[in-house]
Amino acid sequence: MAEVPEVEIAVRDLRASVVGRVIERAEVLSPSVLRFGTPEEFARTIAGRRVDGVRRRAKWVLMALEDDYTLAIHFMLFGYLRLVPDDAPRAAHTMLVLFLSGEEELRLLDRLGYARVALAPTAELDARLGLAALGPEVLADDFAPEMLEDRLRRKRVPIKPALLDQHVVAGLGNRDADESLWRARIGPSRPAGTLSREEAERLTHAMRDVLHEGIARRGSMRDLRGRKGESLRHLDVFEREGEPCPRCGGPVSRIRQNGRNTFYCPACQQ
DNA sequence: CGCTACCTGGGT
DNA sequence: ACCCAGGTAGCG
Repeated sequence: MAEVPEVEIAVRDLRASVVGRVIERAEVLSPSVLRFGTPEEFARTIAGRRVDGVRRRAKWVLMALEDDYTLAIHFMLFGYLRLVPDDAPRAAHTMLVLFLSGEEELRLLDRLGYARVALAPTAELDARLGLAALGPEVLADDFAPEMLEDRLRRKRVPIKPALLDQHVVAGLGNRDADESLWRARIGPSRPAGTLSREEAERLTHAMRDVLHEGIARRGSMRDLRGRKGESLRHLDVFEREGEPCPRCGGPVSRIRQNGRNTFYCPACQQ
């Protein structure tokens, strides 16, 4: 499943293997993959455009195309991309196929069908996806504890759901939020605005470390070429209910927050 | 702000 | 035969 490390891996791999190539044509197999517009319009607009660059904003993959168009891709829970020879057999849950120069296809797959793409002139796309309203990137070079404190100030919602809101800070998913709070020794139910300066510093470092380590391990999913990442083997609390906390040995707990699982150590996270 | 819908397949 | 899923938009 896709959190920021997995999205970042996809971005880096695309940058290495797709930039400079031309999207010759597209086939929309599942019209619901389009955030807006029709399959015909999508196919017509994208055909013949060269890929100029690839970047990430929150959990969006943003592919800059020729003439100031951008293709945005969101994996949601289960979506992923594969770059394959154009004669490779097609999986049933393939939602979108981009035919690239060089007899390869970039395919977007998702067994749940939640993944989404959007194609528009870059300025228009930013507005339609509300990219400007997203919070600062946790992985940005200049992200700092004061920025985190500023974004959480006066919020009374529990810190965990606050961290998941990409409009507060952009970069954490459910797994990485749990792992970050565990490392920073902060309880997931703490009202967001009550973190001390020192806690904001610990949390900032924890978030950045968790994301960097996830990327270094190439995420938890298979990548563009189908190679497996190894992140799942290095989790301290996520999906480890009842197992000993690696720091204090007490059992890891699970609670529900806004309908989502939270894993944490009640003994050493305050 | 919290809840639900979105939807399929893998786990129990 | 049930759940349940690492995300988000949209609703009340």
